[in-house]
Amino acid sequence: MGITAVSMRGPAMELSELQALRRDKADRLRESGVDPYPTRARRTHTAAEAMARFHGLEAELPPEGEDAEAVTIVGRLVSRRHQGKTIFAHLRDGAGELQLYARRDVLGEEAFEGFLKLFDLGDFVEATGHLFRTRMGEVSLRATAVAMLAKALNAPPEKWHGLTDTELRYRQRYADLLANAEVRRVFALRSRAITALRRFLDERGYLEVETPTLQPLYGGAAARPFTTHHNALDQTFYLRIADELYLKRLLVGGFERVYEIGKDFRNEGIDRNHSPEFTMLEFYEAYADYRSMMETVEAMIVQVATETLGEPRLTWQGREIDLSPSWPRRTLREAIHEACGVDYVAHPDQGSLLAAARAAGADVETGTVWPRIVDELLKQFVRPNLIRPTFLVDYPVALSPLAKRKPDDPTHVERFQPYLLGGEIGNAFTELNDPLDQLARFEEQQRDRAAGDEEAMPIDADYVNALMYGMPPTGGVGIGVDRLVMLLTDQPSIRDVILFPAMRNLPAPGGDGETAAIAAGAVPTAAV
RNA sequence: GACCCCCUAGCUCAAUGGCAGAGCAGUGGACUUUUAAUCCAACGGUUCAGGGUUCGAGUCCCUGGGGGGUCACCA
Repeated sequence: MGITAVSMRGPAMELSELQALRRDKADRLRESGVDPYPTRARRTHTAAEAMARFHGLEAELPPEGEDAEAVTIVGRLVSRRHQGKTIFAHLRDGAGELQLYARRDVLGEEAFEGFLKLFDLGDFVEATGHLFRTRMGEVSLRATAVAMLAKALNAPPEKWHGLTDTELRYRQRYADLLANAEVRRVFALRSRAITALRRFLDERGYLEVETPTLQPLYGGAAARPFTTHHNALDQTFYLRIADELYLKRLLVGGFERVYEIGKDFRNEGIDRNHSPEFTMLEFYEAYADYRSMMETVEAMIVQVATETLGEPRLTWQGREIDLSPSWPRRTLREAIHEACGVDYVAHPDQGSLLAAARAAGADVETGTVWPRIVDELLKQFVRPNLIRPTFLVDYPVALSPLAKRKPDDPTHVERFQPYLLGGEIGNAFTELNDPLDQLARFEEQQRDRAAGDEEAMPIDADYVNALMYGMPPTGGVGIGVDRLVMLLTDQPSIRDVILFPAMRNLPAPGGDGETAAIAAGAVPTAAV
């Protein structure tokens, strides 16, 4: 679509008809000595504060009286209704809206005409006046002065339907946010949820730390990484796929409770539940194990839901669930057996398990390795039915190279995953702290890797070395923050809880993709 | 990566293969308590791009682009 690179110093940029009209209005303001982009505003009250002030004052006022003292509010002009010698309009600031009532005889002819002719929907405006209540009952500001704070050249999206085009909403999130209050609510709630996660861990004595995003070796999960290159070091780096191995090094160092909230990156497909960069919370606690960590996770989810939604329950896509403890604990083996009749322990080899899985109706490809078949059984038969919060516990060792074996069953590890509404929101285990067992597990991964499993973990010798200094018995948890936020905000896609989801570059006419990315602020359908 | 669906005015949407339209926004006008204000008038188009079929294509076919969905992949 009609996009060209934008340059402030280059040839005049082409504005659309509507944009040019608004630019002309800005020029007319300048000609009359008014800066359409002044440096400062003089706000005395937010919309909400003004509203509260009037409510506190109203009892003292005569009927239809107005506040004797002037207030100044600021905000975006979001509606305007002109009626002869009066104008009604709304200013919206960060937290609320307030109606303006402008009268030609109060504002003065010049200011009134200016407000009508030179101000547009979307402009940032400052208004001074006295608060009163209209006949229709709305607290409003009888304006004695209005001033331009920032002229908008783009018209805001349609007032009734907002911005609904999915692509435009993601590419121009700023327009989505300014047009759709629900979207602002989602991201405000996301922020509060993350604050609640931090508070929960801080209250329990966890130390928030930061570990490398650029890593010389990736690990801690089974995933393909993004690869990059550091020029000065002339060395390959990977964007981290997990925080895990660095956080556990900190337990070796003597910290007993650490956590990190940050971005992980995985070079894989994009869908409703997967984004190439996503926010992960990982926390580790010395002298804890996966059982105590289950209790911690329950308490954490309840606290976050209560702080963000007001109660330990949520509704997602029409289904309501109660988050109150205690959530059922079911072994993976039982859950699979109950769901499809296959006991994977009775089928310890690939061929036998494959046959059993297919007999149960599973769709599994012929070459699938044993642990992956178990995973398929989980996905196809168990997961869709885990609506109420549930912990699946005790996974086969082959699925979990960083988790500690069960003392009474070395074929399984002490691991759990919390499931909610048919999706997994985390992963946790009693951490493997035996350096030689860890090395053996890495070597096993290496064999898988050699056999063509691109997602098998590489051997991290430095991590094994760290474990050789001794790591206390430890419980560790990873929570997919975006997925948790999806549930809390009732959003169907991970893109709806990520402000700027990854998108393919728009094609650049006569240029390359980079140019299009730089000019992507342009309205796709307008030549800018 | 495969399949399905979508792409029309700044935005939200119409248009049996037969003159590209409406609402909102914007422009001009009427209107001194409106709130999806109302009324009058004029304006606004590379129908994603390119090719093809046809007397005639927004519509049918092909190729490409972007997006969404399903699947595949996916601690």
